[in-house]
Amino acid sequence: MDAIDHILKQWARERPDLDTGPMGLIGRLTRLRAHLSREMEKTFSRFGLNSASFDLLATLYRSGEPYALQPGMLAQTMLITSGTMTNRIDQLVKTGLVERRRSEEDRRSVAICLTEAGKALISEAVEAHVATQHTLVAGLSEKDRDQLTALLGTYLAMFEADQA
Amino acid sequence: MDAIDHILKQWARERPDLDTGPMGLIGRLTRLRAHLSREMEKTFSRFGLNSASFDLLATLYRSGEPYALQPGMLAQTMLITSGTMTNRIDQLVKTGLVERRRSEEDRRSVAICLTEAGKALISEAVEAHVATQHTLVAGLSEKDRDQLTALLGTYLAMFEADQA
DNA sequence: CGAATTTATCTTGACGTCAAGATTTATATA
DNA sequence: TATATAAATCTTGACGTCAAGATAAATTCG
Repeated sequence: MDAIDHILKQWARERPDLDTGPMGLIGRLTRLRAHLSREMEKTFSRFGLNSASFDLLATLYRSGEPYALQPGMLAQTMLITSGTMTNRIDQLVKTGLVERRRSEEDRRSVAICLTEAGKALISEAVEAHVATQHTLVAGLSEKDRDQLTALLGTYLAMFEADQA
Repeated sequence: MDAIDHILKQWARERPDLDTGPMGLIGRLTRLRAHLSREMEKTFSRFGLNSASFDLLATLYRSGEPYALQPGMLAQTMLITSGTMTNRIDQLVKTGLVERRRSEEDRRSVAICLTEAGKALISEAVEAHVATQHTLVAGLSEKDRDQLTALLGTYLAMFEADQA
């Protein structure tokens, strides 16, 4: 019995005409994400980061040498606006974890690069983050975990075709 | 092939020591929620609402007569802080969709009540929202939908025991 | 009864995000 | 070549959220 069960019961009483099947799915997904995010933020804050700054550093890190990507490309893969991206970069530049390098070929363009400090920090933070994620799924059986991952993949693919 | 597949491949190349199984699950869930929320916000904005104000009005509405609950109770069920709750209420009071009624028995306490206008609006908005949710899950087979809902329920229950 | 604690709500200040638009540079078209 | 269009990034102002603390009323208990 979770909070969504309670909500669906209320709807059934007040508005029995509504088919709340989809709400059961989407509601649980939304609420689960809130719980998971809250826990993961704790790990990030141990490294002086939040999910936004962690995500940016991690994206640069996993892109491999030379650990440099453009703001526009980053914003697109992170599903955020360009203004938000500028702000995120500003914060990380202030703390010395990334730096901006203007491009020579296209002078509109900028490369965001991990500094040595940034690389060292994110390398550690990622390990802690992966450990946290392990504990967060530990309550599920391996079978449930695999099934859930597969179903979420099927669903997500409907919103994100061809992002290979 | 979704965006998470791409991310996991990068991690496998850069940090093959990390077990990213849980990341596949949590990453897809997080990203899916972002897509779903973005779509649902469109419906809310048609009624001059956002997900926050919709959620508050809907919570009052589905609680049934007399469509009145206390801020603290609302904040708890919505997983938000009391300060955020105050702000949300302020907005809805300004637009005349809810009103504050001080309690007679406990003068620290306030009841947040749907106005007639608020009830009329949320009644309509809920119908549109349910319709949107239907289209958002329409791509999944009924079997997948049921399985996914059940698995999310199992998982969510680990964070929300005994909220009947 | 009276002091300490708890409860319910609101206030403040900082922060992250977005939409819309500004700026600068590159590219396409006539 | 000149003009228009497109692309990449940044700026601005508004908004929602949170953490921490303030305020006020109720409750506990010595």
